[in-house]
Amino acid sequence: MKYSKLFSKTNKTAPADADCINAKYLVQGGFVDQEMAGVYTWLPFGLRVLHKVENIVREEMNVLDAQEIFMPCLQPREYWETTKRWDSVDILFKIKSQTEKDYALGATHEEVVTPLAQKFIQSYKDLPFATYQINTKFRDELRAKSGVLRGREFRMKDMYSFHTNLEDLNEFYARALQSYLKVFSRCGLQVKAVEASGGIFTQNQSHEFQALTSAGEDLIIACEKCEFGQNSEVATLNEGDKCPKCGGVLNKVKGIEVGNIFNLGTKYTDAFDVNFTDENGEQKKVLMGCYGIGTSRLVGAIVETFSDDKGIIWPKSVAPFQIHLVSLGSKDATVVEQVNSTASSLHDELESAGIEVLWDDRSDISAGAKFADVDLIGIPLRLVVSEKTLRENSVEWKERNSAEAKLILSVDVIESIKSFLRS
RNA sequence: CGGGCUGUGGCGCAGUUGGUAGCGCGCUUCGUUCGGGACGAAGAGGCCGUGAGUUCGAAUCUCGCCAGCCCGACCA
Repeated sequence: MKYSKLFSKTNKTAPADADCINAKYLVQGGFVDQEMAGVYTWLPFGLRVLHKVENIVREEMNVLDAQEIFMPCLQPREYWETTKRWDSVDILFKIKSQTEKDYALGATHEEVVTPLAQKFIQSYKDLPFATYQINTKFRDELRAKSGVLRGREFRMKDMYSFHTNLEDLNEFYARALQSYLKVFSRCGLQVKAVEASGGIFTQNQSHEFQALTSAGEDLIIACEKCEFGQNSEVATLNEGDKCPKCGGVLNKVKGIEVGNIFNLGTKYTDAFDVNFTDENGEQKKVLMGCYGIGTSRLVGAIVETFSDDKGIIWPKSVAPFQIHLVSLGSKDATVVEQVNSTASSLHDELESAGIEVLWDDRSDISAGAKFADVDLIGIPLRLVVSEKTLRENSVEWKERNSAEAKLILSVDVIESIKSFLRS
């Protein structure tokens, strides 16, 4: 992609009202645009990152044999009355049609997925199964804040599993927990699965996934050695106590909640009366679990975790592009032509090799301005083609998380890139 | 929803005791530059958040409303 064709732009000055790193750099770098408090447009750069994160999530859910669907955000009041959540869930957006019918905007999808599953569950032979979607959620938060970390409209992957018995639910729950840890580690994050309260979802077992970063809002009592952790909301232990699992010291740390999983039991299948016929011909209640990952929040958590004073430093797995190619100008028109044709053929060669490249081909801007944009946007690898590199038959190579630049012979560039991207 | 701060070109800001709006960045054109946000010249762009009031006259004073942000309560 050529930078000069991009309609969205970076900004030299950070927004004045940014309260945290993700709000600052995502807006300044042209990843998102704020429409109102807690509501953002995802611009080309930002959407590429969001899609990468969501594809990682999608791949890992597919490994669990969960099947992707897409459910409506517009939901009838009756479903929410059935679960007695129409009045009790205060963050629910409620709207009226022209004919005065009441609807909810989906804050979560138990009210849709449970009656949906009912239509397909008759016998124990239809179970177990899991289904998920990646969709927009609406929550009427009293106070939206912290950039994309707490919005009123946000992206979320939500998965629901259906089982004949508790052992089976527990087994899937445990596998989902491991999948979640894999998703977060593929996004480059250090995440702990901590015991938590079920909130509006359930009184049963639940885990939160906390990305450990000083920018976090949640306080976690976490073992410094093993995976053990508890949300301080429900913690029975204190800082300095010994870990009940491994004996290590417990610390109080901050985290951003990027996911959660709940054992729902029969809460929703009771409400909608979802039964199956077992091997003995008896009617039994279906058991459910639900599993969420805030994908737009996850993007924010990644920015909070990986940045410096110049901008974002994306992990390779979620960067908007793999390569940021920069061509520099010269006073000599012939050199400019050579630089541009070299950069252009490198750009085409990379794209045809399936490597995502952003080429800053702008001719009316200084080298310094281009480099500042590279740092702000945070693509892992910068390549420069200029009069200098042309003389050496080389391309300059600089990684975003390193201060050093080196020259690579042009003939070796593609291979070097491929091995860099594999590492 | 309580308490506070702030609304002035795309972004960041200034605007004195009320007299009809300015700076930096960005943008356009021309020329010069060409490896860490270049320089000169000439331009374009604003119902000063919004409504009412006070006044000969309001960006400026008064009141209401709206929006953004912060603290709190609440929450993925």
